Amino acid sequence: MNTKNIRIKDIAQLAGVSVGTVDRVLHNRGRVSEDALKKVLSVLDQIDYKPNLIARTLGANKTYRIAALVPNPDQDPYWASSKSGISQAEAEWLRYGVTVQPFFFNLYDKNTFTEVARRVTDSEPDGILVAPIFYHETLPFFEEFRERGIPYVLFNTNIHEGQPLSFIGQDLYQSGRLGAELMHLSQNGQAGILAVLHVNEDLGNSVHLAEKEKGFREYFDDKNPNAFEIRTLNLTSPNNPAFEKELLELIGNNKVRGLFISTSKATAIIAAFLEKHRRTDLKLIGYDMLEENIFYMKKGVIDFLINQNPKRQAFLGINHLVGQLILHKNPPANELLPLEIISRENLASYLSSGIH
Amino acid sequence: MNTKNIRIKDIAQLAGVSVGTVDRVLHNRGRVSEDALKKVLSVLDQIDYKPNLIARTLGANKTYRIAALVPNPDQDPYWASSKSGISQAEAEWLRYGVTVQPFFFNLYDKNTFTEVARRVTDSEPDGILVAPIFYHETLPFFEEFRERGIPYVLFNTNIHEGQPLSFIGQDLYQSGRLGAELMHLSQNGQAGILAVLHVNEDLGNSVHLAEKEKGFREYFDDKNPNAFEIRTLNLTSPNNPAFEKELLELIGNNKVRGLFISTSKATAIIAAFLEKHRRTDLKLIGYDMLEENIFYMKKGVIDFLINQNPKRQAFLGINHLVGQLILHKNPPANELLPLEIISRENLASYLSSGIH
DNA sequence: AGCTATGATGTGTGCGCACACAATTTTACT
DNA sequence: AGTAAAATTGTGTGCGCACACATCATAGCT
Repeated sequence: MNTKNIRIKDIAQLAGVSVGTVDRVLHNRGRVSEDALKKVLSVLDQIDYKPNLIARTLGANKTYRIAALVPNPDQDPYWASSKSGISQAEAEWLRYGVTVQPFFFNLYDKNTFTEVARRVTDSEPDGILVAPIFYHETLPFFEEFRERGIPYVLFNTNIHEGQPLSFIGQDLYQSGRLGAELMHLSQNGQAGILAVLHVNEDLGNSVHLAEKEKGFREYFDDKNPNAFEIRTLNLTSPNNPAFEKELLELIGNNKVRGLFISTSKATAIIAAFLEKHRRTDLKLIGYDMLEENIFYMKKGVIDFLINQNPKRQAFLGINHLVGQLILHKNPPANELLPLEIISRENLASYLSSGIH
Repeated sequence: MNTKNIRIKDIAQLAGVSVGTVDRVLHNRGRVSEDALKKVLSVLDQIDYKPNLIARTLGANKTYRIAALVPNPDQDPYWASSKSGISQAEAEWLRYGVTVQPFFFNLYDKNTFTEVARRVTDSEPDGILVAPIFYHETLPFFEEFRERGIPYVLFNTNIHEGQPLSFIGQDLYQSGRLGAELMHLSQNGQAGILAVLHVNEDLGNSVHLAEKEKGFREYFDDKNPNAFEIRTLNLTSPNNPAFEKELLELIGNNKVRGLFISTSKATAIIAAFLEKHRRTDLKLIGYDMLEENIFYMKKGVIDFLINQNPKRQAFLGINHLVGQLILHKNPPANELLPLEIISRENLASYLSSGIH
């Protein structure tokens, strides 16, 4: 029934030494005679010893501290969602002695990132989860993490030179293409102008949004090179008067048929704007099931949402770190989550199902 | 060290009894005075006791046998997918001493179900996962399971009178509505005839497909009562000459614009048929990411697939049983999975991501 | 030789739980 | 009241590992 697993005790017996000696060999903490070492190694060589992880964690009773280096959840509901995934993972692992300490940086201020990342390093955690939204600022820290031997996992934004234990996110280029497909489908075969909107983003330092736009554009290049004109609008913060002006100018053009919004928060902002100006005829495709976005989808302002699953991304990130720390299990180097399409008719089914 | 987890020992101390008594209460194996019971329960009521799974499985060294009563995977790739979810769950729990024994019945023969279900009961498993696709035949077995105190979980098809530990599936009415929404969207604003196709199904004994159809029809009733005519075709097996004849008659009508297929296997069959007759202009919406369906989607024959996630359904079913057996954790009575939309542009993202 | 550093090796304990069994109290009955 | 039986309650043990500590052997020194 149960394949009798080889225990340390068995190895000791086979080698003719005590469990203590085997233990010292296994963890190579020295203090073993050459003679004994040889005997134990030869046994280990012949059999495939797999330590019982259950027993190991029970006995160890060690606590692991994981640091989560993420944007301030109060600044953006997307990151609030992310945060809740972290909390959920922590709750799940708490009884195994895992704690997660969040370190928040300002989403709009690179300097706070550097400062907070410094604090993370100083806190000497056993593992780190990072949302590396500032490309240049993160690189030196990754190097430091590696030097210190602290495993780190990235999510949301990938940094290929980062060499993390694992990355969790989505294929952003394909995400843009998907947005384009949905937009195309919503156009009822008519041609016109489509706009890609970025709100309050420093496109220079955040490559990921450019990827989405590229996907969006290339879809139409592939399908229908001439029927649609794609415009990009790089909007400032909605507080800025230029924001409303530029937007009004855009939707004033009666050839404009649809808007593709590159982030979740911006989706809500644009939805509110369109409703205010009674332009729900324009097709609106954006990101994520934020409360506001759900509201506007139900109202018919938003046509499709692409779910980036921020909660799940963070959840999996913590899980992978815990798996590495406790079970010594290597997570996949790249975990790309499915690009989920949310429409009016399947919205409820997503809302009612949890994170699993 | 910071978060002191509550142990049985702690509960005993708080209640003023011994750990043995607490243990008896937790596993309600009686032999506890009313007085002691009350004390322990009141403590348990106040604190949230989460047993240490690690310690439990280490000590118990017990094995659990779960029986899976499911259709023969060789008869239908949908059920093969289901089976793979079962295997995956088993692999995950094997080291905790859980084994899953599959019992296959013939998808098209009620009698084999009864016979195999008999064998399941006789094998006296610790838990049972059932795909109850034959309504009338299953009911007496559920009663027997309950009498014997064996927990059982349903998936794919719900039987409300079944009183299972848990049901895992989807909202089929909403699934039909979603199919309708996608179909509507694909019609580019033009009117016409849309058909709902069932292939080789005994609709009398399988309520679930009628639910999908109802959803499909009601969507159009809500949206656009007059623009579309919805027809239903209840086809026999493709081997039957009537199959091709009826289908040819349908697509011969030049007002027919799209087909909605109620099952995954039928989706592949109809896709093959449409390709053969070069009618890929018709919009085709069906179910699930079977290999063939993926093939026809990439070719442009199938426009959308609604993912019922058979693998995940079975996976979760086993998980819930294990959770109940090992953790004594009650799963949700109804777990309705999201209705996932698969299109050409997000197909790859679903294929590359595993079951999680 | 007697003694101590020093290295090598073996033994013991706890982690939290489940379960067997021993100890104790209560009940039933003569 | 005395005793046996039954009901209740408490204690002990093992699961496999890691680590602390005790024991043992040997060499080096006075």
